[in-house]
Amino acid sequence: MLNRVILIGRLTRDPELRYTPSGVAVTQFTIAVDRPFTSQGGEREADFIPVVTWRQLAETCANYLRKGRLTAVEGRIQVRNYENNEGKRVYVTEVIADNVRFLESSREGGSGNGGGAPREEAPYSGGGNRSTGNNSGGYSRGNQDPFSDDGKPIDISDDDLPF
Amino acid sequence: MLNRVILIGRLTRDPELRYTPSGVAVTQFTIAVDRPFTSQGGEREADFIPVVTWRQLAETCANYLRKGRLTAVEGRIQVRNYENNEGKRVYVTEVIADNVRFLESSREGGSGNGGGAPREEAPYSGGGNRSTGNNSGGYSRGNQDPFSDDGKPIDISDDDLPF
Amino acid sequence: MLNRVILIGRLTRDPELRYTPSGVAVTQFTIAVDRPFTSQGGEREADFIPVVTWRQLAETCANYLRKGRLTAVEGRIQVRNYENNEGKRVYVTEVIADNVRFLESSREGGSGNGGGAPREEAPYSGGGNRSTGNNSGGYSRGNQDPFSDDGKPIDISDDDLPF
Amino acid sequence: MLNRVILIGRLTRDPELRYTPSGVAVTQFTIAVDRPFTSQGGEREADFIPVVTWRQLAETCANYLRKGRLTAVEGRIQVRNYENNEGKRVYVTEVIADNVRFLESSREGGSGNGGGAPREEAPYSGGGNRSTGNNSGGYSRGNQDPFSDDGKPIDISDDDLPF
DNA sequence: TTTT
DNA sequence: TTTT
Repeated sequence: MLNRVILIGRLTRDPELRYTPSGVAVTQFTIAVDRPFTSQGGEREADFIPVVTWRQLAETCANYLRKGRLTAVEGRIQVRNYENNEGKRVYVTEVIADNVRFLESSREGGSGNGGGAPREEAPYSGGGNRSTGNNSGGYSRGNQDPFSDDGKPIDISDDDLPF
Repeated sequence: MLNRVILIGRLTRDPELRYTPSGVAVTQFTIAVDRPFTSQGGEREADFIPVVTWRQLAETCANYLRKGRLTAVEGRIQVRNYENNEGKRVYVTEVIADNVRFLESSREGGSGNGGGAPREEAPYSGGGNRSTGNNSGGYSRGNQDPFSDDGKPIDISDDDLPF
Repeated sequence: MLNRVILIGRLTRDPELRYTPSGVAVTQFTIAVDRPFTSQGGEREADFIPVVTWRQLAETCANYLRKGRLTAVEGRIQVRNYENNEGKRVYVTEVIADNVRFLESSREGGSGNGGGAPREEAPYSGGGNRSTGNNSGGYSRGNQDPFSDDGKPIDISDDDLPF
Repeated sequence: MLNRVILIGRLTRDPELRYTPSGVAVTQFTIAVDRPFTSQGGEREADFIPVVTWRQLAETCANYLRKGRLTAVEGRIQVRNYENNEGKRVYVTEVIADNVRFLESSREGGSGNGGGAPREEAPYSGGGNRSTGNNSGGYSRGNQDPFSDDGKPIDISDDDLPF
């Protein structure tokens, strides 16, 4: 009935821009948010939270965000689930963002990632997302996960868009 | 660096109260939060979001919350991970709540679950949590999951407490 | 750069619906939000926070909200200022809401205000708003306050709309 | 019943640290938060939102925040009121912060305010707050306003502390 | 495994 | 001017 999340943290990698078959942009990235306390061993800990953006916001994020950049994200928690190739139901929790603020310009900060001007075309960043196995699924219930296991966009229609 | 979540929804079941070996109370429940739009098929959808509370708040939740009750939850997103018994890393996302508001008193609303006065002793609710297999783990990195696979509290020290 | 507010409380009066000259609906109400602690004298205290909604949401609020109803409000803080008739600058802080949830249906709760079905036409609720003096102003800087001192809508154009 | 605010913006001045008679630290500053749209004239607009912090957080803010610094603030809206010297009731809305994040270190950004290392002793910054007249009041109802009209801390007890 |  |  009400579902609001606000996060401030740093990108763990460059964002990944894809397109649905009908041409809608969708970008995924993970932000590391430091916890407000240290573990019993005295180490700083962080939560690594997956974020998804759609449409215009997806393209802006792909153009301006880079690994290590401090970023504010506003959105809602979404929990989707799919059956994996072993017939087991897998739950995936993501933040569907509707507002992203770039708290560091390309000039400053960051994690030594050269960086500089925004890239005009977000190049394909290759495989390596969190899921495993050769299945895909994940959309049996109208949810949004643009990422198949081989790193190619999977089949989603515009009707899957969250707003 | 900043991690804030606010949810309003309904409990999908009665909450489960457990205690850590050192006697700290911890309560888990899931709230169903209706999405602000319907799916392409016109059906209402919801996200089912797991919530964890600790200490005094855990006991208050166990005493006053019941299945179906409208509830506001404030907290932070926590992502923990553990290796399951097949050697695969499993990610679990929960909201660690520090503020819970009961938006329906025991008198009104609810889902016809008898209910009424708060129970004085939260009875043990037994098995059936989300994890599978006979392992346990989940705490290799100082994270908080009080629930083992056989429904018994697992070994956590007070140092695991989030605040 | 980011400005987000979430409140849960009760209406102190029925909401007031007005229209701008160009016909845009705008509704104002105040919600009382209990503080999480008591004063030194042991009394419960509350903050009384003015809320403004626009367009479709304004009409829905006017139709379904009533004095005493428990309500969740999501929006942003807006601070506008104007020069009053004594030449003094007055600051007004309001929450401009973009999401309002009715946590009590007309059936239950409420403050014994008869109530029941939503009114089809929100009747004119007359004077008595917060400002004083016979001036009006308040819009010298493109801000939104639809309420003049004599209880009549003042001159705002569609361009004043916040979204 | 629930009252949560999250803001990201820049300080309009250096923060002002004061102490209550019993020695509790309290710091006030204003942050400018750009609106998500431009006015009809195409100008960027901002809301100027007063923030109050207490105790340890007050001292940290006084030591590390400076004019122009990008800052995240988490807290609750508080509306207090007092009778001014003309016998008129004045309403003051502030954000009582319980979490402040410094999004720019002393090295980078800022508004050319020399700056650098945190000051060890927050010097008295003198008069010039928003209130006017020679009265004071403002605390008849157990509210927290550490600022009297002549810029000196006024009489508040520890009991006025919000948490 | 899901709530109204 | 304030709600339960």
